[in-house]
Amino acid sequence: MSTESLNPISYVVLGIVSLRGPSTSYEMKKLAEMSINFFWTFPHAQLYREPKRLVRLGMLEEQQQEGGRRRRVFSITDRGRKALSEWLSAPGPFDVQIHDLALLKLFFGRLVSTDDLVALAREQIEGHRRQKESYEALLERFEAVAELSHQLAPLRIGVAYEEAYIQFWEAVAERPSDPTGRRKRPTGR
Amino acid sequence: MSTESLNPISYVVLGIVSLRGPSTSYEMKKLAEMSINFFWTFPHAQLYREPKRLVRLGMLEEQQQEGGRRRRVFSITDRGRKALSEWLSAPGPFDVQIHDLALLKLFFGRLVSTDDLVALAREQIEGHRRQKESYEALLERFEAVAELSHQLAPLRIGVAYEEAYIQFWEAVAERPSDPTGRRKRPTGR
DNA sequence: TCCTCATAGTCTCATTGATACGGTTGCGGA
DNA sequence: TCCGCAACCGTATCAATGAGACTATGAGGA
Repeated sequence: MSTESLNPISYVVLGIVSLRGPSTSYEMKKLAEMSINFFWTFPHAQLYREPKRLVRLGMLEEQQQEGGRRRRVFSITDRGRKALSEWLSAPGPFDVQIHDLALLKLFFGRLVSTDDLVALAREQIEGHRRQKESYEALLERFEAVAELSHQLAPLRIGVAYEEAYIQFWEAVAERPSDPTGRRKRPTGR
Repeated sequence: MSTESLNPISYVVLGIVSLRGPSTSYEMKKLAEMSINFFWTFPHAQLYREPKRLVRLGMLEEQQQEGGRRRRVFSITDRGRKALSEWLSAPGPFDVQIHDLALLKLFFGRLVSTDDLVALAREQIEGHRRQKESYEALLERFEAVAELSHQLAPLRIGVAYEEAYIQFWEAVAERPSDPTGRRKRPTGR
């Protein structure tokens, strides 16, 4: 009756509050934008809707600040902590979902001109490069802080797959008509 | 008035019909499951809802089969072809969205036991390995077919990032308490 | 004739996505 | 002291979506 209705956003909220301590939605949002959103996207309004729900479910407590903006500060309850840690320990179904419009376009590549494909590839190279750089910047900035070790870990894989993406799109840019890339040297295992 | 209301699913449908020729929703579904869904997920019901809309918009035409199940077969119109090719050629915003619950759990790794992290990592390794193998199987099966070159391309990057993921989770499994992996030998460029 | 399995398609409803909008606060300038 | 403006911060809205249970159809076997 309590556990069943928790979804990923619930755990995002519980997790953030658990890591940071009592937090406002806006604080959660700022944290999410520079970390969680890289591998788990959602509209920021969720961080205003969900905490209210969690209060109803007894997972969070809310205190309204006295002066100023009368912000709502949420803190986690024992019940919330329990739900979070159960979820964290439970085996989840394996499922990584990706939404990449550029790959969709490439998939339909037979229907477009070579030039368009090259342009697409260049855009993607640019984008992935920027993305990679932003991950690296964050890593550099925080790698000294030992407690952040787990928070930073996703950035590592981020860098790795941005690199894979860049290589991939470079190959497409080079041989747009046969992007499957039957390369001279095999990819190698 | 016509173009504005098209969304990614619209292009999935238009693209499939354009590639395959006249198709039923079920045929689209089968194709999507073994290709498009790897990098663009959506519930299969979309492939029944969306074609109807596209008919209303004049992008598809529908013929009902005479006998048997009276399936609806959709074919693309000139207008649909035009909309599709415009979209394919237009520069899109750069945005790749990922939803990976396992990374979310890892992000909150400070809150869980080392054992749990190792278990998580092992699950992920398993899953990504299977995923990688299924991509490779498809590649092998179809790589001889030249016209499929573009359709197969996304599988290439698929294999590459599954490999990156596997390596990543292996590192986590080895040093769960410091998954940022300040390795002996740097990842190397 | 009936059963069963794979195929094929529909339905529904709470939840979400996307984003525009509305207040608040603090700061610089006059 | 007051104004105006730009960042902050939070809310509201509503069609679209997600998820998956449910229904229907047909072919082949017993």
